Amino acid sequence: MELSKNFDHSTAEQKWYQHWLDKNYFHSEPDGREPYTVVIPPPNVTGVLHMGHCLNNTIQDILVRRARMQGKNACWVPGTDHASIATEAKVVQMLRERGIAKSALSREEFLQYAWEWKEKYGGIILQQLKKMGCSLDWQRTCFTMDDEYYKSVISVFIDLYNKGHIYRGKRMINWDVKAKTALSDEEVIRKETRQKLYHIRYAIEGTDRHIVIATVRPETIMGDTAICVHPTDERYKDLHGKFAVVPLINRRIPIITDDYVTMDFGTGALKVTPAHDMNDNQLGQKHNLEVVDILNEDGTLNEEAQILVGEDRFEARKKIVILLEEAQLLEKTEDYTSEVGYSERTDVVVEPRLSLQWWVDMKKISGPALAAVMDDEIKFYPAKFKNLYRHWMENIKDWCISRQLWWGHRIPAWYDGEGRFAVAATEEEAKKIFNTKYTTDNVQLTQDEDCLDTWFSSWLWPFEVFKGYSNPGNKDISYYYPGNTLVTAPEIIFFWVARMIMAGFEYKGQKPFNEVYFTGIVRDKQGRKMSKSLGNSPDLIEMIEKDGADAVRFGIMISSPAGNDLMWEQAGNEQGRFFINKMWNALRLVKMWEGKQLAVDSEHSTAQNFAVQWFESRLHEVREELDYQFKDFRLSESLKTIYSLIWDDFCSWYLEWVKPGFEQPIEKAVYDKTVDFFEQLMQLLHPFMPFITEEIYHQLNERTDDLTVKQYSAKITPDKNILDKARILKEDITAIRDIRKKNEIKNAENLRFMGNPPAQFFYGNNQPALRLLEKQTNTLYHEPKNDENIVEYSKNEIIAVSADRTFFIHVEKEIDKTAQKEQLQKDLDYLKGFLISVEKKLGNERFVQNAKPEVIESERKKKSDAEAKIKMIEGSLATL
RNA sequence: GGGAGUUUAGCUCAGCUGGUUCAGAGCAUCUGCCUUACAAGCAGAGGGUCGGCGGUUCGAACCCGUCAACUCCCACCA
Repeated sequence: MELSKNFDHSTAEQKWYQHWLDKNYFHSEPDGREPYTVVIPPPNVTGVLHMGHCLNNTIQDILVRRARMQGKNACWVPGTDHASIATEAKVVQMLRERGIAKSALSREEFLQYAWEWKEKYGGIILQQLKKMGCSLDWQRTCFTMDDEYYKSVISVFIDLYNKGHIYRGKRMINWDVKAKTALSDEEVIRKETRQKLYHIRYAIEGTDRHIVIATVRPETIMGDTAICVHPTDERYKDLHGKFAVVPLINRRIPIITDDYVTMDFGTGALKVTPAHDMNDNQLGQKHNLEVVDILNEDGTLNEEAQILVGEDRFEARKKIVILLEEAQLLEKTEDYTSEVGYSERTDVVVEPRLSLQWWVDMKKISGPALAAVMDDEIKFYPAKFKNLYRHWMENIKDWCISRQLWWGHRIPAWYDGEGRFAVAATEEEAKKIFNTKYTTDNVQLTQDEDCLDTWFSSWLWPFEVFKGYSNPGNKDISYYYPGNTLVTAPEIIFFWVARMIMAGFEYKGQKPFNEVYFTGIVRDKQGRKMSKSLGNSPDLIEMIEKDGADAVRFGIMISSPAGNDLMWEQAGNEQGRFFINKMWNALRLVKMWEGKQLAVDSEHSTAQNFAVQWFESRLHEVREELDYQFKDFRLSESLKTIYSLIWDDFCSWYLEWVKPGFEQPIEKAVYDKTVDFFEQLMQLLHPFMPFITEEIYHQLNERTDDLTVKQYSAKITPDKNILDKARILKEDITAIRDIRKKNEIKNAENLRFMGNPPAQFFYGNNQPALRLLEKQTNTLYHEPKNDENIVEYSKNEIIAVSADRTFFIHVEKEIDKTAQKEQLQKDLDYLKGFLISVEKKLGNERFVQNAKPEVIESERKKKSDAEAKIKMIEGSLATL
């Protein structure tokens, strides 16, 4: 069958992915083999594939496919996260577009829409992962709001509550005024923001004096309940214990002292607003201040503010500045830049707010999780993240887990009308608790309206995808847990990784995975993080359709240094495409030989056999190298290594060496070996580029099996001797090519080559390597030429100095010797300089005393090699 | 304010326990070649005081100190 000129990626991708699915290769069941378990970081159910996913999942697929080919029972579990805030926002927006307000719906109605939305649009990303070739076990697809998963989340909540690790408390939280929900600290992004610092006058009661405070939030002055100065601040000493008056609303507030205040910031006087600032709140508690909350949950001013009621906080800020100016109470305004918290999801400025929420007491469950990472029971790659992890774990704060949303796991708390509550999975159980605890009878209970933070479900992911909590005795969990490798972005080390480790120890009594590989962040050429909001992330699906999944995978992996961010460029795809084309053409070449082989078994004496032996050794040398690289997740290097093995060693050298002359047949043994090598190369590359490799594997031969599940052959020990010989031979070839180039000798012209006796292996008559040399240099072997013959050196001969010998090349035309002399002189100078430095070193007693024996030995060898070569060059120069 | 990381060729990065045939690779650039698998190719070439300074050492891209630039994380200075 005629091979097409180019590899058609779209046909191949569809064909092979479907074939793999049909054969059920990606599905895993527990068996006698060693498991290799990876759980996908569940993308948001609303998500679409972006560059981060591409990197992350390509890496996972590489690890999983390689493990599978190593004979392990590989299981890569797919799934999605319900992503409560993000999804609810999308659904609300969708409803708004249809003219429906969330507030007009009951909880049940809203959830119905949400589920409809999820069924329709959710999980697009999983389909996209298929396009990338990801070998996920689709039968195990999991969702954080699946029935059983949901129940597990609820009972984990109840369990933690019963253990006293969850409590309900009124505390300052981060409030998202757009989503109208609490946020955890981790969901607040701090950004440098340019603001104004307003200096405002507060009158001192009973005097005509005033005190000036500085604030960036003048709209909150109506919530002030004190002014605070440093106790030792001389400027305000006489004001201690006096009262000030809040401008515009004339509320009387005390002037208190606390060393929390920094004297040299602003005016050294601080307005205290316990309801709207974290620190002020602490100060308020300490000094027993009144709390005046002037904001509604949507960020507008409420009745407590007395003025500007109903105005948005930022509108109010503008207006109040005008009012203060009119009242001549605004002393001055300065430009000021400081960090302001923004909601990760809605990007609005977060409002510190006092509110009743549910919390996890993290200190109670963090201990084993901290130790496991510090002791390398769970290994982090790169290890630098250990520090970050430790710092966070040692200073861990309680986790606010309630969100004022409907889409998610509803908090299993039940309230009577009198502020009492019970935590239970159902209303019946809650009633029972009420009965025994409060000896009530038939109370009317209502369930908490809020739901749980998304991460409160995803922290169970590593075991709950195997029903490890809901059905702890099942055979999956004991076989697959703990997982092997978690591959994720460093951004979610606290959100997710740390919490999974805690949940693993709390609920399975052991770590959730053996190692965590943190990928880099994908950045654009300017170093900016790729994100939807910046619009600098290319459309992956479009790219896959254009360049092919293999090229895209190649592109992202080739530029992805282990543990560092990567600057992504389209050029990587191109390089991948070129690579595919290269392999495709190698295939075409090999296919040309098929069925035309010469069935002669003269392999032991042929040049081809040298090439075969060499490549075999080279292949196994690389396989050893790859093992090391994979151990440290140096996947980018691995890909480069394989790339070079295929392109340089296989295509540029091996195939050229075994290639028969025009229209000539190839020996059968060599042909078979060539096909075998090609197959092994495809196997090494397969985890990185699954489609092209599978296609070539099937093109090479009729198959009953598939590359995807083909196991690596046993390793052999590389033959150092033959690797050395090949290296020297290649250097010689390069030297001859160089001569051709420098002397402007046409490629078509044959050179007559005369060897030197010491190089018996290569240059005895009819030796295999000689033919290989001829093949790539058009050099005709003439005869050995020993030292005595040098005097006969003629005007048609060129001297070349290679690795360890001198060549003589005879050409048709006369050669100008000047350039050659210069070159030789240059080499000689370099070598002499080199020799001096080596001699100096060896002459240094302290070096000989201190250096390791093998280092000294290698220095001695360098010395003798250099001396020999100098002699060679000097000899050559003398004859010129 | 605290901590971490980065700094090697025009660009993106290798360089494992310090040993000058280690100053590397891939892109990019330049020069030859349409050679019968591949011009998406082949064969070559140029290009770097390894961020600066100081130290340890027989020997430093690699270890130590210091300075500089960039990046990230954490932290309540209004």
